[in-house]
Amino acid sequence: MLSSELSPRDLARAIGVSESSVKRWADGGRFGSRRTAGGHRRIPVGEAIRFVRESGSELVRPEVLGLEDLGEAGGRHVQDGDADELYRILETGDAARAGAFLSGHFLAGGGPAEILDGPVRRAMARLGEAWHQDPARGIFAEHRALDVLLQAFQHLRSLVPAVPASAPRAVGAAPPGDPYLLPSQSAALVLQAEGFDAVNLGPDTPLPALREAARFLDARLVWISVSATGSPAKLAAGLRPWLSELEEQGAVLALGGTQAPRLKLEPHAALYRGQSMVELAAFARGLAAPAAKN
Amino acid sequence: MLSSELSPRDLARAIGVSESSVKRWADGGRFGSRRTAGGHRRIPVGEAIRFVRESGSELVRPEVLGLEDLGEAGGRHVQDGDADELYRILETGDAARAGAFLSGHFLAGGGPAEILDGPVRRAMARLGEAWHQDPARGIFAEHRALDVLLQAFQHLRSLVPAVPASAPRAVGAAPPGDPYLLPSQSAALVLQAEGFDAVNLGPDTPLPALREAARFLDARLVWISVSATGSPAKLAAGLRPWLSELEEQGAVLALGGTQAPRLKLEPHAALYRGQSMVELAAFARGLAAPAAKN
DNA sequence: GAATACTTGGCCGATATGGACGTTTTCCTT
DNA sequence: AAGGAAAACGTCCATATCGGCCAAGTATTC
Repeated sequence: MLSSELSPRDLARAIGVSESSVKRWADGGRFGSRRTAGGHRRIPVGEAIRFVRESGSELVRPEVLGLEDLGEAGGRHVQDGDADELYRILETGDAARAGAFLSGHFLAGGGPAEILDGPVRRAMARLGEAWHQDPARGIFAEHRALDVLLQAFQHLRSLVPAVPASAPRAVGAAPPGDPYLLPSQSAALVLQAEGFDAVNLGPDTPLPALREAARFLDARLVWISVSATGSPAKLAAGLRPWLSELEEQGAVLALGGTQAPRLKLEPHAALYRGQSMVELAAFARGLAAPAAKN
Repeated sequence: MLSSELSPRDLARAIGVSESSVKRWADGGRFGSRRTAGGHRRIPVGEAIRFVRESGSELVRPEVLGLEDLGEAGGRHVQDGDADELYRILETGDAARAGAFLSGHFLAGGGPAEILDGPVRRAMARLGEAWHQDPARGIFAEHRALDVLLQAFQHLRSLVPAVPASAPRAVGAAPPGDPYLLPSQSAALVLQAEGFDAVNLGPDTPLPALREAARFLDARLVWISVSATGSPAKLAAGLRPWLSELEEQGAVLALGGTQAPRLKLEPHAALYRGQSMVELAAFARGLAAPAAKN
């Protein structure tokens, strides 16, 4: 991977041009290149860097040239070590890199759910631990990381293909007393990637408001992400009578979040419980497959 | 295709002029451009946006710049009636149009501050009033509008030119107990537009964390947006001893938000109080103009 | 009002770019 | 060591862009 030579494709991707152009430029002597025994072009990194500087090429993916630790985003799927990398990016508060990291993984074929369950979740967990050593510093880092991630999310959201007007609708939020933005935002992102028109009502949303939204928007799927709740029993009591109504509407409630298990809810045809974004994505895919009730 | 540079034809189509003119302007230095190895012109999107704003060009086909259809709002400065239009957009939850609304006004040359103080503030105020008639419906509409606006903000943020690494730093947040995202986010946007490297720590941020951030990042400007506070006196007490430290560091505190007047703070050399984004923008501009203290 | 300077948009043959294709090489896994 | 997927080869071609030139339109000056 960390070779001192590049293939035409590597350089092409690094500077955002076509492979054809790189080959033509190499043959025309715009930068030095050698051939393997089989005739494949190999471009020394030094030559590539010189060329980039002289031509002022825009660096779409600098990491290929090893110029910047901008993220092995072009690599395969999500791997261990990615969480460390994202952690470092978030620690420095570099919004551009964070966006590149997420977008890179997404464009490499990883679904948003895998990225969220993996690097994002682990990096945020690690940031949360920093509290204990130095509270002020830890909270600072965590808040900044949150803002940066929020920006990166929106960027990612724009990459996910827009859904058609006929797309099934999904509505969700975090329950009353839950101030966390990211989980509900994540769910919206995942569901949009699965072809839903996802409407996120955000943190601290009263159940009646969510219920009204689900009815008004004729939602097929309602998600609730519980990261904090003052009263699990009260929340459960609020949800219980809603489930039958959802079932009549041909809708389902997807319940998740770290604190969701504390809700003692009986199994119900219109209730799904999951503990990861991958599960939510899978459930959404299943839901969209068969014909709707009406 | 997924590039941050435009060909002359791209820009020509976007602003509805001939290719010849774009080429001539590029060669005349009206906006920055570079050449490919083969001699083709490439125009950075940032340059294109700057040119559009400064020249007052009308964006005929914004989609070329990666923007949605700007709709009615395209290419105008802020006017009366815009708040009504934004209100309607937010009411329907159309994120794409909301982004287009903000971006359109920005590209027409309006600063973010004017847009935020005008249409955005009024539209959100009107949404807030809807509570009284039908609480569930009103809260639903407000929460959705917030999420939509958040997305639009991020889009706008990407249009504001990136600040150089040497840019003066600004750090800010909403104080403890204040869960509102938008005001602090707005301040970050405005300050970035004024050339600051703005770091937003978001809602509900403890003062020690903000203080640590200001020190660590060597901030020139610290903003605090107070939209809600359980205890104004406590907040004021927390800020008071900080002011002298800020003064020593050559930094200032900009205090704003609807609840800010409730803080009884004595005048201080390192304290600025404002009640609008336009004021914040003006103050920031003044701050950046003269040489720094050290 | 007329002459002049300047801008604009369109045209041209020549060159550059990016994608498609079937074939060959490389690289990774078994 | 063998097999197979992925990547790179060379070639071709449609389209885009180049630079230069000119005619028409617009603003400025006298």
